[in-house]
Amino acid sequence: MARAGVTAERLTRAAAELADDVGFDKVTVAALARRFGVKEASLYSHIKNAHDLKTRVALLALAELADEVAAAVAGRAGKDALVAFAGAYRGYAKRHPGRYAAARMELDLETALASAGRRHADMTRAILRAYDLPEPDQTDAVRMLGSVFHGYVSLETAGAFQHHPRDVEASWERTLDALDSALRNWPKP
Amino acid sequence: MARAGVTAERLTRAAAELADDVGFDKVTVAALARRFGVKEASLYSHIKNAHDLKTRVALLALAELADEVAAAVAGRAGKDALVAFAGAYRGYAKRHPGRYAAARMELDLETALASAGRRHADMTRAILRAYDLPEPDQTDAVRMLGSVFHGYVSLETAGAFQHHPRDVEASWERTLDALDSALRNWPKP
DNA sequence: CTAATCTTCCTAAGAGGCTTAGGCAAATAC
DNA sequence: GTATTTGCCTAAGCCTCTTAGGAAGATTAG
Repeated sequence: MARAGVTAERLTRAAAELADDVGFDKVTVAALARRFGVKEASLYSHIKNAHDLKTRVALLALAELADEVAAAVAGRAGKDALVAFAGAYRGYAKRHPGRYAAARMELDLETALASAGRRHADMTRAILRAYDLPEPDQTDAVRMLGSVFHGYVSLETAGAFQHHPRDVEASWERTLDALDSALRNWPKP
Repeated sequence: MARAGVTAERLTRAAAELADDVGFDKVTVAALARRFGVKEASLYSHIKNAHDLKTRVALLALAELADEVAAAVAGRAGKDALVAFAGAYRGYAKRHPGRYAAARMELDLETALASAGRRHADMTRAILRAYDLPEPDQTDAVRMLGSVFHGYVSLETAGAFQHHPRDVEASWERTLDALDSALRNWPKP
């Protein structure tokens, strides 16, 4: 029988596209097999199981997101860097909702450590350099920024901001202004 | 055959408990039927389908969460109210991770409007009263607060803060300090 | 009280999804 | 050119969701 040229990489990329098309939760071994024109069982030569497949998509998304954010913040500092980071983050999530959902998947500790998750934290720290926060305040600020970015994007994606006419883009900009202000006036304990 | 006394309410409550026990994504018609000692098909007299069941859990969680938050902020204002709100919100999410995941489920517009989602936005607005923000800044602040609360709880639940020794509770308190500061010094456009 | 009418639960059955076992053929190694 | 590895297949089992149709308990009307 002629071979279809399936590889783990191609499966992962196709799964990522599928996720963006129809939602991460609808990424299924069966759907992927159909897309490649092979039987479901054949995929198990390349991936361990369905969870493994999803994890691969998550790692792909984390790496892509880290790349885009890194490119966006390069050569910027302070509020400039903050805005660039936030814009790249939110832009990726909007362009790739399925991949973004994958990136937010719960990874086991080992996988998470080996992933680009570390790069994300490092880049957030880099942004904070200009605000000159000592530890542990810097870590607290990293957590706060991550929370706002992820929270805003999640709520926006879930449609939580649709019930009010205020422009979502404008709220986002003002939120970044407020974050910048909070970082410049970081409270003493 | 003796009747098991299944009702939509009892199913919903049991599903909520199941969600907290084993995760919202593992709430399944089959598991619920087992818990009630009836056949799966029997549940379809009470719920429309699996999605309907999950929606009911989401609405239950939203209502419970709104109740707890309302009780916590009653009689408080300013930073006091902010801390109480945030504490109630995060406390509920930690005590009821499955219900909380349900509350974050994507609801169709109609369901969302009929749900306690509105109460949440209203209470957030109530907290902001003491900070005296004009519109549309108030809406922007509502969105920012919602993002931080949801984002922090989501990342914490997903284990994203486990890779650093800094106490998660302490970061949370400092984040609230920073939010209070951001609200008091809300930037002019 | 009885009969008609829900309502709840059942059996049966089909559609998908996930996964393993075992086999044949294509590609690669020696 | 043979031997081994790799990629894909068939077959089969398990789980979940859902619908259809039927029987027995519960409720209501007369």
